[in-house]
Amino acid sequence: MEDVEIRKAGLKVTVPRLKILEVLEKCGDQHVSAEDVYKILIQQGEEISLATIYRVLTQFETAQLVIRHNFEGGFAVFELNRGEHHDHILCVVCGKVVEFTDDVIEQRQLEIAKEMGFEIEDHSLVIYGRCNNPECKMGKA
Amino acid sequence: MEDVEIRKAGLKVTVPRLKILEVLEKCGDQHVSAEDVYKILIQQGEEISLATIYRVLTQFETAQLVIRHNFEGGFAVFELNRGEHHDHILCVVCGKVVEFTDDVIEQRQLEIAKEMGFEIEDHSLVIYGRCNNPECKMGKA
DNA sequence: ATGTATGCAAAACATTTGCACCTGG
DNA sequence: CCAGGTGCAAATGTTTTGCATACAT
Repeated sequence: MEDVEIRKAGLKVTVPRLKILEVLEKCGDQHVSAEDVYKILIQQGEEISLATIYRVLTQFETAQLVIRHNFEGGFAVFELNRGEHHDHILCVVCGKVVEFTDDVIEQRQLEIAKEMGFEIEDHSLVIYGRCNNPECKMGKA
Repeated sequence: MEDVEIRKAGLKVTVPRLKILEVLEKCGDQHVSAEDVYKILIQQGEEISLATIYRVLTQFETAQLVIRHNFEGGFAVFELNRGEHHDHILCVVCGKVVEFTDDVIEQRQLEIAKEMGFEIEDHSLVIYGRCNNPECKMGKA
């Protein structure tokens, strides 16, 4: 079923690519790093190299199949591109990520860009905070 | 004059720290990487090591003297913290950065966080686009 | 068959750290 | 004088790459 997505991207349908897509699908909203994908697959007994994961994720990004985020932390995380754009709010304590979109904000961004003489290509809004998990509400930074 | 800022941060006033602050001040709105600061100082004939720049920038960040951004590109950039929060709109072609704030957006973020059960600590909004420089308007991605 | 993909190991970056020496207060 | 700061070089962590082998079409 996901063979189509890969072929549409002009890539050969291979086991590593299918497995990586599977992991991303299973992870849903959760954002995973290349290392995460690697660990998950190794744990499942798959044979794959980290280099392949990086290569494939980059190809998927180019094909708009996945989105790469550079949140804080010095490493990139990926999520499946499910079509509609969304922003993120994430918990600085437990790392939980929630997606959202807001028409008011989207609209204002267009206006601001126009005022500044910019033509928007993309944007990234990340809100950092503490989620309502009791531990996170009070825990250390 | 900037001695005060450094002392307030509980740090000794040293030549490297003063020079780094100077560079950040001179750069104004422009965001610089650790490497940028290093190159600028070396070019000015200063003797300083990259390690010191990383150490000092991190200390300045802790002291809220500078702000660290993780835009796309795998490396961090820094800017002087001039007190008032602001967001960024940056040109994907020439790299120009313009700062802005928008009350409507700020307000909506608070509401969204509340809806999601989050207590906001910080947020980062970056709009990527092409600025009104003719080359950027049409140039390649 | 043949152009791509993959694995491995090495390289390339950005950033951090251990340690001996230097310096500001 | 002495805690703290700095330079250097080596270590780290993430991501990329060269090359020989393996695979999809």
